Amino acid sequence: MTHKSIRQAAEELNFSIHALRYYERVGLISPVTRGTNGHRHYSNEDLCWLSFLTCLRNTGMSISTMKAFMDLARQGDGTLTARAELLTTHREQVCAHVAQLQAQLEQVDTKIQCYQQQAAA
Amino acid sequence: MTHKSIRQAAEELNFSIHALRYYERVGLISPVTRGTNGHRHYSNEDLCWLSFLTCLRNTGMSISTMKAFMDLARQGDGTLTARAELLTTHREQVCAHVAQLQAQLEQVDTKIQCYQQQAAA
DNA sequence: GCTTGACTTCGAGTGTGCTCGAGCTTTTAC
DNA sequence: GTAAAAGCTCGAGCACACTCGAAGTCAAGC
Repeated sequence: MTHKSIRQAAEELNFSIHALRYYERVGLISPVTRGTNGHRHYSNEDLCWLSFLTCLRNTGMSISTMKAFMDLARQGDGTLTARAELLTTHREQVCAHVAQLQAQLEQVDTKIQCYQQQAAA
Repeated sequence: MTHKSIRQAAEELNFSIHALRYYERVGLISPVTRGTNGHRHYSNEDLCWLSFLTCLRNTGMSISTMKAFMDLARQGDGTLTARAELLTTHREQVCAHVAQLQAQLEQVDTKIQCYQQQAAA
């Protein structure tokens, strides 16, 4: 099988079918090819791209930034540096976020210990 | 000064004034004391609590879970263990989230390098 | 030829977490 | 005594990222 139905793609990516169509509608993925009946056919390339988008999404990138990234990608190889920069900026934001999470995790830990000690007393 | 106006509290906590009133409205903080004119007075205790809530919110706890936590706290010392458990559960979720972020960061890094190499070629 | 099932489009609806504005009161400063 | 500043309540509105449902098409199986 060289391509997949929307259902298969959704299962593989852990997306809803609605979300897949939504991503296409808002331009996060270029229109996928269609069968003669108008049904979408997802190629491996489509799945790869969506999988990377998922990664960006999970790390907190907004739809509009992903859209900007997609628009760069669509413009071809001239935007490779720009794309690297966009991802680097994102990378730094994610790093900062992780650092913040770890700092706050310590506060939570402190509170947990506090409660445990009080409960034991 | 033994208490603070809503404006001062908002500045100190990096909250909006609206958000402070919202938190009280939905029961994330017990009704703060009021001056004779009906204005809110935030005590240090209030600020401490809000500051910890901020920590929970920043680590991704939902308002409704924070509400549950608040409800336990309001019931007194009998709920110390329950509170510790709630926080422990949250802690694990945050840890899992951090791990996921770090894994996905690697994918982003790979992509960045990919782009940089292609741009250099 | 009719049902079933997977797909299509389109526009409206949802949940979360605030955010805002209208209309009012009170205190302070001139 | 009046104007400005700060606060109040209440309900509506907003941004985000989907999510859903109605109404229709198309191909396959009986």
